[in-house]
Amino acid sequence: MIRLSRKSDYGLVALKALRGLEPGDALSARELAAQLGLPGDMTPKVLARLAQAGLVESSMGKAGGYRLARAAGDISVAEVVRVLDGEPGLAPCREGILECNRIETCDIKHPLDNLHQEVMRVLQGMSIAQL
Amino acid sequence: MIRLSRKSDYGLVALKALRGLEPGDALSARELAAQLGLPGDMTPKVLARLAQAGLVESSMGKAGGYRLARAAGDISVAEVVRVLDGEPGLAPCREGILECNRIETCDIKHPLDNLHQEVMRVLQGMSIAQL
DNA sequence: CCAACTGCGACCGTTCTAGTCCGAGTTTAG
DNA sequence: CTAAACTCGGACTAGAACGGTCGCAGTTGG
Ligand code: SF4
Ligand code: SF4
Repeated sequence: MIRLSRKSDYGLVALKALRGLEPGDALSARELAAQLGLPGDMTPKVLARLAQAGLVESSMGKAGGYRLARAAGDISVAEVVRVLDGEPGLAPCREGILECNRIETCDIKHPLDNLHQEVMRVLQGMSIAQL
Repeated sequence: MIRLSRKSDYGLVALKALRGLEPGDALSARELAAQLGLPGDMTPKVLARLAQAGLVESSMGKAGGYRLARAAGDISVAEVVRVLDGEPGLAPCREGILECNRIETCDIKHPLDNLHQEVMRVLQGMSIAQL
């Protein structure tokens, strides 16, 4: 349960690889995948999503690729996870999708939310720079 | 991803219900399920596993049931989660089961382990008593 | 003996995840 | 202008994890 998805994991690896890069330069997803040993067709997806969220910048075209949109120290693990896995909350009854007949009288949800905030604070405390 | 399984959730609810109980008294799983609105056949399983791990005591036989084995303040959320979900670690490559071709040269595993420890410390900080 | 429990494992349907594939749009090089 | 090397987005499939149910054996108290 308390485990990163593969996507988040790969995202972190990719971001780390991206962080030592001349400004203006870019790395293609394919290149990254080969260099990091990630599944070839997974990397573009992850990167695209990160680009969508504004964590990395992308340039299209022949010599295109990705580069960090911000300083490595400004991108927290929490943010990456939120983008790639979503942030549903610690309790199973997330976003009202997962139903629970206890949801009306539940006395456990609030404490769990508090815990969740603390956990996120921990994840927020670590940035790509110090991976 | 950063989400409790249903099992852990139910476990916490059950433990909370169990905590205000006369010493020597016991609550049957069925009774708990009815009282808490949990799926009927799920509760015995969760309780049994908690008993196995020594978090609750069980008494068999006709007037049997479960009661806390320790003070509510001595049972942490982390422990419950570990018993019911296992504690694989934050990184996907858990227990050597999930393979990853990067595992030899991975420079991200250690930082993730550190993060994981911090997260567990947070979960350790909350007990059943203060759910 | 009988009734009410725990304990344990097998079982199945559903959901989530990992990974692959393909078509469309974009930019640069020649 | 054309072709190559990219990104982008969605659709799709196989597999694993999860939630929940069932049934039976063992135990205890009346
Ligand atoms: S028991 Fe409470 S916390 Fe758990 S899923 Fe139901 S409402 Fe949410
Ligand atoms: S990339 Fe590193 S942390 Fe992630 S699964 Fe592979 S070895 Fe583990």
